[in-house]
Amino acid sequence: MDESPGLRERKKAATRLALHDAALRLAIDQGLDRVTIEAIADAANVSRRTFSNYFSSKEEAIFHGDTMRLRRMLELIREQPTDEQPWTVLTRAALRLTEESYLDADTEWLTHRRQLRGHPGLAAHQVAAYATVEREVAAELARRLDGDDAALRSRVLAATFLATVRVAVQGWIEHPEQPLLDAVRAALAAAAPAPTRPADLAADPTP
Amino acid sequence: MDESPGLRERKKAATRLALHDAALRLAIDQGLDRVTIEAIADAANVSRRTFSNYFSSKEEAIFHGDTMRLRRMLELIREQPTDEQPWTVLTRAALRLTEESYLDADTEWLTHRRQLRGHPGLAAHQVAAYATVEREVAAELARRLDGDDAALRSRVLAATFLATVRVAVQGWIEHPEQPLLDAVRAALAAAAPAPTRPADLAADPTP
DNA sequence: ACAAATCTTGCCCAACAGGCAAGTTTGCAC
DNA sequence: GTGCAAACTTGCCTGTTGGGCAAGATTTGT
Repeated sequence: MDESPGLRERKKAATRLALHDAALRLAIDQGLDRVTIEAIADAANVSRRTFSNYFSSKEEAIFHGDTMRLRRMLELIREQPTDEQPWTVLTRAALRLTEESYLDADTEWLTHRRQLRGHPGLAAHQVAAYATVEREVAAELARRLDGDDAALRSRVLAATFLATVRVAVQGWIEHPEQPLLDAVRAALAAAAPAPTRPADLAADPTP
Repeated sequence: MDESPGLRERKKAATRLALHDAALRLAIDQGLDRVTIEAIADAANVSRRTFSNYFSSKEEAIFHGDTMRLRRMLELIREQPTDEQPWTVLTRAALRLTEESYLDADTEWLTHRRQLRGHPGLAAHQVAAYATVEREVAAELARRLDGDDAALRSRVLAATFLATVRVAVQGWIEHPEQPLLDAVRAALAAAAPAPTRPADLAADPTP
């Protein structure tokens, strides 16, 4: 396993998390654009300049939680056996992540997220967070595929998979009556690609 | 058809395009972050303040072309017959768009795009452009689906479709030896969802 | 032709990104 | 433990940016 990360790294993670929490909390009860970076830094007991050393914008700080979860999902994908169907691998990783990271999501967190949603331009930064890991997921998938179109297929799989997870989570945030686990399962089932069948109906672009 | 848009609208479209072109050109041969909004506005013969009336950032100006093409694709989707399989509809719209909007892409434009790629944070704004139309595509699909999970499925379809098109275009920009039309066709075929089959292998999360 | 709606521009200011250098903290070898 | 190197924090500073506001120009509908 990896060694204990050392004091320095732990402190960095702590301030990063403190900034994230402060940003989230302040944005929730004042509205994102009425919160200055300085206020966030103050709430986390660091200087404004230090905030910039960690995040390049308020939005990045806000979505740091998502970023961490997505990194975790990448780990979970890497842990999966390499002799499985790619979509099965991805589905299991997503469900695992949901179990270990989202089930403890309290109602409070949900209402928070629902208040954040709606702010224009925030969704853009969320998809950006997903796009960041997309390359890495694709790289991991490429290691598991072969065939001449492996490069394309791995990138398509990574992109569609992450897009689907995003849709499932976003949908659940707005309609939390159904458990997230079921939402993720249903979404991934709906998006499961058909087993590779070279020329099918999509190959006819006429009318 | 719709009336001629009127002088005012035509002028607005013209300046918007001028700003877009200027932004693209300047960003290409100076590097995006060495170009100020003021320089772009100057090159388009408007004031810096007017730039802000049209775009809220350099990046938005840069991707205005993509935005226009995506809007056009939405139109193409709406024009498709309503009694077709959703993925067929989307595939045809994407191929049509490719034919009418990308085939005239000269080598110059390609090298330009390839130089822009690589700049960190630009990819984020590109996915944001795609995310903007995602809701509208989902809405159009929802009109064509029924069943209790139509809402979820339309959002999943829209998200995976746009993600796939994005991957195809990005891949083509870096490896233009294969025609874009083929890249799009191949990517969409690889991502085509399996015909709805409620409980399949994905329903078993145990390792 | 005239009034209403809309666009452009200049002016302004608070917020922001990020380079730089001095001071502080942590890691590591001895 | 002592000491040195690497890494981190902070304050300071400058150029850039977003967007409110109001005066003047342009387009539109009648």
